[in-house]
Amino acid sequence: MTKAAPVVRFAPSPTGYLHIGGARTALFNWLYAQGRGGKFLLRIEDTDRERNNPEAVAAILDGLNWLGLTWDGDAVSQFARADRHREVALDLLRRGAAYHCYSSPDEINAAREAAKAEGRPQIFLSPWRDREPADAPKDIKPTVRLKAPRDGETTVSDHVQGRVTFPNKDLDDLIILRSDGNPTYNLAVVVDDHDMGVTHVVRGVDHLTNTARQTQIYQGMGWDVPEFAHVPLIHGADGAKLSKRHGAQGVEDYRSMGYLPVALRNYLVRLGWSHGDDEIMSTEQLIEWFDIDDINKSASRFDFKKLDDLNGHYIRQSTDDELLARIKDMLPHLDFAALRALEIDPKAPPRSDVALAHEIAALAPSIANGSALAARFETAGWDKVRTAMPALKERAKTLCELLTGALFLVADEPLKLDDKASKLIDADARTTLSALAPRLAVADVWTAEALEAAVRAYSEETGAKLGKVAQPLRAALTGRAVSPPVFTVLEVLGREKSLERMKLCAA
RNA sequence: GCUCCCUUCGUCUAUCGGUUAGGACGCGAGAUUUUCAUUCUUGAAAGAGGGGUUCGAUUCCCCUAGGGAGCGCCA
Repeated sequence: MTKAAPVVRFAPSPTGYLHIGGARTALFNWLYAQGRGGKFLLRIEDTDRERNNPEAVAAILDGLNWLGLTWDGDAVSQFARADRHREVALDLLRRGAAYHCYSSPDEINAAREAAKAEGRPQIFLSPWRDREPADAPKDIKPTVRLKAPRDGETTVSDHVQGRVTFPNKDLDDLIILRSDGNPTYNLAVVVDDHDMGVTHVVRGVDHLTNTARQTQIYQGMGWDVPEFAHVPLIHGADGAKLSKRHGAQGVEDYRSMGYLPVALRNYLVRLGWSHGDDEIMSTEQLIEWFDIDDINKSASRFDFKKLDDLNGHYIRQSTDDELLARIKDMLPHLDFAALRALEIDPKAPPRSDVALAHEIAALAPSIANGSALAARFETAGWDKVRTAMPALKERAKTLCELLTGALFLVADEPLKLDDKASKLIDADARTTLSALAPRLAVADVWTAEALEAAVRAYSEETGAKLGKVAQPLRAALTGRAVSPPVFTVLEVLGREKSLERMKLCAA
């Protein structure tokens, strides 16, 4: 007998960006569904109307699409289903599984404060749970509370956490309908998951206690409880919960920094899950191997160095055309002035998009944003970037580093040399450049091979070490002491620009 | 404070009670090299502490310590 295909869902609230932790949760859900021929649904938890706005929702859909996590059907708006949620609340009331509560927020807060002061659990026991409806004040709009069991315990059977048991006395009667008649999150989630036919709820552990309470709603309605998998949280490098202080929180930040979706997926899936010693896994392998039963319980720290390594690997694996397409795709998202203005914690890892922005300020200050940079490359010729790509991609961890490496192609002249490059251009170097320029100028063909032969011939004739010739040349051509191989630089820069930059430095 | 969860190299992790505790990132050394990188070789690096159970515990149980999450008419 085969198990029915699972239905999972990702249910973010519209915060304005797809949180990196949420992205991993979505990835786990997606992989689980993909591996079992199931469905991956998307629901936007937008019942809080103050927070709800279309752009915030769009940002999340955008992030998921970029990561390649496609969902089945249309995204469901939780808010749009409020009538159905109210209907269930009323049903619960009729069944005697819920009751009207006339306690005011002030009363509730006071009771909580008192409990805190006395060191008791901060739960609120409504006095209206057992009172006659006839006693109800006419002038107060009540909330509807779930009549949760007071005795015994509620157990959550979880694929990650195991069996977790909560004493019912520690779970208060949660409000399912606000006094304004609107449903609350916990009710909405249960009703939606039930109505959408969700079989497996895979979400962050921060929802574990909610699950206990939600279980009571399922029980109140006589509905089947779905399977659960509460995945551990992702922390920053310092072990604290990921926050703004850590820098990048949303997946769009990772896109901006030049990470590849495939690399980010490979990195994220290894946080809390593994398959033996495997590190680099194809999407097909992940789909085949992933299982919620293999997820670990402990939280993990985000490590940019490892992400960088994976991204570098996938960049090297990518074809030159793919990388070109990725670059063109990401450029419109970059605003260099904004990146330069970004305040980043000195302890946070450096961002390659910010580094690129600063490099641009040094080499081509007239370029303001990604579109302007794209236009420059367009003028210089994307084919040149393509030609340089094999050399570029083997020394880049991110697409931004790829761009930084290609920047010499569009730098403003005269080139501003950085400190290390300046030091390379001493009197000897000037002599070398003046002597070398005419010999390159007469090269039959302007290719890396021909130019290398010419430079090697020069160094042999003069007895100068190749490095003594190549380094000043590199500095003159790129303004930097490190770059792709100089002969490649010469080739893609072209005869005219190369000779001009050599001349400017030799002078 | 109350409830629940976690704890193997710096980090991510492997280990179905018996291993020289493995891999990856990072770090160190070396080789290749026009710089940087790539690639290859190689080194250092871990079972939080204390009790049990057992012939034998990283693995099972308890306690302590440390960390995390939750405790809204937010989601």
